[in-house]
Amino acid sequence: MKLIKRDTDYAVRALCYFANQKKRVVNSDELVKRLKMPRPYMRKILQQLGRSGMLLSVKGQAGGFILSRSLDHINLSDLINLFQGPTQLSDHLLKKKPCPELKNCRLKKKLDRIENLIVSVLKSTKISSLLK
Amino acid sequence: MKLIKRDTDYAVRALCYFANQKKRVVNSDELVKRLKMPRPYMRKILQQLGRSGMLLSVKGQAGGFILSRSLDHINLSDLINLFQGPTQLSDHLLKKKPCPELKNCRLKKKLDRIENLIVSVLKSTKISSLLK
DNA sequence: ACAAATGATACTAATCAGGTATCATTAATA
DNA sequence: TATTAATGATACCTGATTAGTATCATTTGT
Ligand code: FES
Ligand code: FES
Repeated sequence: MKLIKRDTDYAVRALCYFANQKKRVVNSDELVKRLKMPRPYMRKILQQLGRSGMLLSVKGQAGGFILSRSLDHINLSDLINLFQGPTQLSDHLLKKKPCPELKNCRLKKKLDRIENLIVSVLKSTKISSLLK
Repeated sequence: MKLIKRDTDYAVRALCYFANQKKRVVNSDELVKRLKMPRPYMRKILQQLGRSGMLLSVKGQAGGFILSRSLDHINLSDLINLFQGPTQLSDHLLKKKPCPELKNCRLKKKLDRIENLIVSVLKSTKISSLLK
């Protein structure tokens, strides 16, 4: 089972590329060529990073994207949340319905604690620490 | 995104039920009634637990399953491995092919370290600690 | 012999991941 | 100001994975 999906993975690599280009505006074509990713998919990812505020987009000819903040301020959990939704260790369902005892289920509570531990590992991993 | 799929989740609950029944042989009908899970699905899960050696199956009339070892000796990572395959933070692919620089990619190395951390959290969580 | 259990395995349905395609909008530039 | 080269928004498609079913053979207590 994968914890990080393709889009999150690509996003990490893209952000690292931006960081290495300093404040230069980089367009999606360049990224796609350098990182060898499928163009429309990468575009979608960049748009999401833009909407989320991690990238700043420059429209029109000669446009592209720039990092809008230091990678010190973005962590793995942020990206996972953006692309994969909130990390849930277990939803603890029964036949698609929430289990009736959910409120006071000790098992669920325990699993939630473990989940918090894992999320805190992901939160403490700044993207800047992944740079070359 | 869920880290624990339905089958793993059900398996945990089933194992806990067995543990509370001590050394009694419990059949799948009883489990299904108590835990309110879909019968054929639960049967499949029990069979997998049987094959893996965590449960001991008793065939024939009046048959069923018993725990074959203490829940102290089964951890969350074991179950995740059994039902969901090995935990991989990221496969770090490019268009379905392994990225050529994979061998000496610092990003991949970093992600692997984080993965080990998470797996060690899961490994250190004994199923016995999830009992009521 | 029969009933009541598991074993093995093939099949199906629903959901999600990964990606495409299209058209509108924006802005530099010739 | 018309063209061109970029992004914005969004709908669609396809394959893989998850979740669950169905069937039949085998084992064993009564
Ligand atoms: S088993 Fe029902 S909420 Fe945990
Ligand atoms: S980016 Fe290619 S192996 Fe990491």
